[in-house]
Amino acid sequence: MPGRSALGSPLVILAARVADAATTAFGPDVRLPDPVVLPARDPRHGDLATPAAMTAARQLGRPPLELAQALADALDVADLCEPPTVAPPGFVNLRLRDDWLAHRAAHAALDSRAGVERVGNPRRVVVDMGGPNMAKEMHVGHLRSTIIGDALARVLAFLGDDVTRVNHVGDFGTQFGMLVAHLEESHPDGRGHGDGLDLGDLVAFYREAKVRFDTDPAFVERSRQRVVDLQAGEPTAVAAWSALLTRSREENDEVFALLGVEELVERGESAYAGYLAAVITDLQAAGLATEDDGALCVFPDGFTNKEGEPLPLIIRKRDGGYNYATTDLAALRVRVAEGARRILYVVDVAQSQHLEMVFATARLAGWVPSDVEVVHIGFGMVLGEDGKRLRTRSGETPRLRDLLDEAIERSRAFVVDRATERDEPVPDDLDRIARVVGLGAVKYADLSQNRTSNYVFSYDRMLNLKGDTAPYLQYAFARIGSILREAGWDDSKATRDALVLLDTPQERALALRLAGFGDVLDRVVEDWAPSHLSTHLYELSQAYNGFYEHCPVLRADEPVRTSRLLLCAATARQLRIGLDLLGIEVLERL
RNA sequence: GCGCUCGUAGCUCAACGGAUAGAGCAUCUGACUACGGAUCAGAAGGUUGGGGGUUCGAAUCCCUCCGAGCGCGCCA
Repeated sequence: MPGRSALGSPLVILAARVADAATTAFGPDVRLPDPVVLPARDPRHGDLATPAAMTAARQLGRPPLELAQALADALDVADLCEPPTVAPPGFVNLRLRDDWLAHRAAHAALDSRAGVERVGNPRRVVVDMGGPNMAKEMHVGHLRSTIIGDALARVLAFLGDDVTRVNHVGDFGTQFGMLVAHLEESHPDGRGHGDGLDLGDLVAFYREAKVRFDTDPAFVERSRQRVVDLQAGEPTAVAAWSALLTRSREENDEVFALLGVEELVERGESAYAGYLAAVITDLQAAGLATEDDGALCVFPDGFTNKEGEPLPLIIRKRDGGYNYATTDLAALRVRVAEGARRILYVVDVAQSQHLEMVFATARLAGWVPSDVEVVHIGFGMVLGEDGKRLRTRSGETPRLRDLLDEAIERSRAFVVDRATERDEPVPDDLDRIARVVGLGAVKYADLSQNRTSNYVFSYDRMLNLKGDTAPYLQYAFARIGSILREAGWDDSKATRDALVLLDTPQERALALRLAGFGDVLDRVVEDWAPSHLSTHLYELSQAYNGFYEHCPVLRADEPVRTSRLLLCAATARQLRIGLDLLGIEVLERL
């Protein structure tokens, strides 16, 4: 399927041209591969290639090479490609014309969106970035949902969609009864007026409550009662609960701010409390809910348990309480009703079966029309360097805040050491550099990895500052900035007839990378994989560094000098935009 | 037991059924009187866990075996 956004991008243009030519050369009934045009892996084969003739050969029972020649003959691409060539066993290879690439590069340098256009019809998108449990601190498990969700939200928004990031916090479950009861009994003065309540360490407070819950049956009973009260809206329970949330929110907001997540709407479980009863009664009315062992269940097709029996999605517990399935169903229903056309659940892959069952049930109930896309964006665990679940030395799940702080500290130490080694002063904005490099490294290490696999968290690797890391990209950006400053470059002064010359292989390779940006963004959305973008930015930086080594800019004579400055400006812009889409900042100087 | 994800260079990972399986780290060779060496140029490193199958073409799809992680009724 051709991309929808990158109107000026080679893959989109050429896919349409190849499809046209295939109709001429093969007839209208031949099914083509998807995608029909691919970037060539080996430069000797050109820039792009289509295997369409080989696919057609099987369907038509004719020799692939002959069909490839017919396809090449029918291809109308003279405006952007050299004449197509045919290669065994049946590829048609394409090489973009230098003047076309040069034109694209100049456009990329001068256009504020780096040459990428918006989609025609913005869709309303909800990105559910999971959500911390409001009774506990954010831990390493929240890192991936937050930054993957944020990156996808940024890309969709850049392509023109109307995106809402939702923080689906855990704020209404059973344990809040426990916390409310414990709060009331340990801080009787705070009861009913939550503001200004000092709970100290929230984690310690949670632990105290948990200990009582595990050892004191009377406390368990009071806790249960307080959940019921809370969910029924009893004022003193709500007040105590609200005080707890306020305290927790302060801490979480600091982490979200540190991670640069903006426009995050907190809409947790409690927000759907008013819809839970209707979820139950409507599923009952539709004949989808069955009572089993005292609990109310839905049995969507295709899910079985250990014994091979149908697996239930429990929507009302034996004690009459609702659970997360009920809440998730209500949330999905509300989101669709509010106009969401695409709903992304960025939740760890362990929840896969639960979410699939929720989605299936909502479809059965008719709450999700077929044109609304509901997708689970699962991700793997964060592992330590021993290959096991990441733990602190004392064996606990690391706090996200501590993890980020350590990355910042390590990059600060690097900057200081480097300055000392070179006998240079420590930069004035050391704090800012440390933060941008440290957080960028953490995010990039995560986002550049396959989303669905577990990944190994290693400060040493992500902060290595060489190779495929955020610092490498940030360094490339800073070096470009240095040249542009020296040249007194100003984007607004460059004129529309600015000319880019591609006289060396390095300049051409750079222009080719620049032209691929829109295609890459399409792939990010197609696969929900930010790693495609990180790969592109890395390859762009490599291409730039190759250019930097071989092509003097400031010492070149006109018109080469201006041409190379344009390539620098285009690269800088695309790096800045691309990294921003990954939620990573750049600095003019490092 | 069933389900999901996965197994690729010493390590960490890419590869949208396409051409000689690519990067980075680490290792080894080179390049600073240069626009920032946090760089670049190059070398070496592989039976893609094993075995079958489908295909013009398989790391990728199917079957099977081995191994790992995560799930699998009232926590969220």
